[in-house]
Amino acid sequence: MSKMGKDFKRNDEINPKETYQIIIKTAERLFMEYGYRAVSTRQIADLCGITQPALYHHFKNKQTLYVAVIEHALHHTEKDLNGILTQFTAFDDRLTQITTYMMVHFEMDMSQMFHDMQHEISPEDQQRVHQLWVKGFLMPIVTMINDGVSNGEIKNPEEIDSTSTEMAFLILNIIKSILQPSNIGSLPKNEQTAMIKHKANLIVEIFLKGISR
Amino acid sequence: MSKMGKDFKRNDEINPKETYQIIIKTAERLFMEYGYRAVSTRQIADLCGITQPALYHHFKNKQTLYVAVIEHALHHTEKDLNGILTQFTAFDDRLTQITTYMMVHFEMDMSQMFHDMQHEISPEDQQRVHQLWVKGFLMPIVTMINDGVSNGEIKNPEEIDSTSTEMAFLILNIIKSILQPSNIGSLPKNEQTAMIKHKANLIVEIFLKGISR
DNA sequence: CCTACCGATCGGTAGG
DNA sequence: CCTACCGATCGGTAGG
Repeated sequence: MSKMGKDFKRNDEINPKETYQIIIKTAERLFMEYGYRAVSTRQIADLCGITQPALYHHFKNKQTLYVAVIEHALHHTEKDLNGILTQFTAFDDRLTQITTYMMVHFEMDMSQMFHDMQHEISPEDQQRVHQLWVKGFLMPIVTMINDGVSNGEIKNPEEIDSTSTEMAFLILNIIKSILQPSNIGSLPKNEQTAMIKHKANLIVEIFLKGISR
Repeated sequence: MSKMGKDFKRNDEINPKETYQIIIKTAERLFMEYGYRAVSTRQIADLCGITQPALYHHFKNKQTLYVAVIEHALHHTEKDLNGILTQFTAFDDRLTQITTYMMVHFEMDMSQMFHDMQHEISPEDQQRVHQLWVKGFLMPIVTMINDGVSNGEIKNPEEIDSTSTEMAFLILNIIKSILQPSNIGSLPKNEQTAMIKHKANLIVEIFLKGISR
C-alpha cells in the first residue's frame, strides 16, 4: 500500500482528538467482557491501531484508563435511565423499560465491573466511582420506587421491613443477573429481541405479583 | 527451632495425603475471592507452606487445579442442598433455608466462577463442570419448584409463560446477587447472622407475594 | 505517535 | 518435596 517513502504517517489521517475516544470505547468493550487483569495494554493498543507506549500519552497508566472507562459508561447510563423516567410515569412501564434497557446494554457482566472495582483500583478511585454509580445507577431506581409508593402502585418498603434503597439494590441485581447464563448474544437479531422482551416481562410480572398461588 | 542439621524435613511431619486437600481448600478460597487470573500459583503454594513447583506434583497445571477446586465445591454444595430438601418439605421453608445457606457459604462471588469458567478453562472442562453445576446447583432448585407446584403452593410457571428451569435460574440469580454489594463479612458475627436472616426473609417474601399493592 | 528496552512476574520444566 | 531456571508476557519508561 504505502509507497511514499520512509516518513509516511500511519493511522490514515485520523484526528488525534478522536484517538482518545477510540481508546475509551475499545477498552470499555474489552474490560467489560474479560475483566481488568485479563486485558493487556497491548491488546487495547493493537485494536486501536496504535502501539502500546502510545497509550501512555493519553492515560497515565492502566488503572487511570480503567477508571475513565467506567466513568464514561456510568455517565452514559445515567442519561439514558433518567430519559426513561421522563418519558414514562407508570411504575410497571418504567420497570419494563429499564429492565429491557439493561438487558440490551449490559449483556456483559456488570459484576465483573464490581469485582474489578473492589480489587484492582485504588481506594480513592473506588470512592469516586462508587459515588458516580450511586448517582447514575441506583438513584434512578430509587426514584422509580419512591414514585411507585407515592402513587400507591407498590407497597411501602417499610411494610416488609425494608427500604427504598434495599429494594433498588434487589431490582438492579435481579435485572443484571437474569440474562447472565443464557447466551443471548449468539441468537439471530429478531429472536434476541423477542427473548429480551420475554425475560423483561417475566421479571416485571414476578416482581409485582410474586409466584405464590 | 530446628537444630537437627542439614537434612531436616520441613512441613512438621504433615501427612503428604493431606497436602492435596490443603491445596484444594487454599486455592478455593483464593480463586473464589480474586478470580483465576489474579491468583498466582506461587501465592497458593506459599499459603500451603510448599514451594511453587511442588504444586505440579499434585496437579498437572493451574487449570487442572482450578477445575478440581470447582468440582470439590460443587459436590459439597450438592450434598448440602439435597440435605435441606430432605429435612424440609414446605416451599417457603425450603426457599428460606436454601437462601440462607447460599448467603452463608457464598459471600464471595459466584459470578466470578462463571466468568472464569467461560474464559479461562478448556471447552471440555467447561462442559464437565457445567454438568456438575446443573446436577448440584440447579436441579435441587428445580425439584423445589416442581414440588411447590404439585403441592399447590406456587403458580405453575407455564401460567406466566415460563418454565421450572427458568424460574430456578431466576431464584439462583436473585439469591446470589442480593448480598453482593453489602460487605456482610465486615460485621460482627451476631449482626452478620441477623442481617442474613433479614435478607433471606425479604427475598422469600418478595418472591412469593411481589411488591404490588 | 514511534522504536527500543527495562524489571517484575507469570506458568511451567529439569533434575534430583 | 526442593533448588535452579526457562521463555513469555506484563505494565511502564526513555528518548526522539
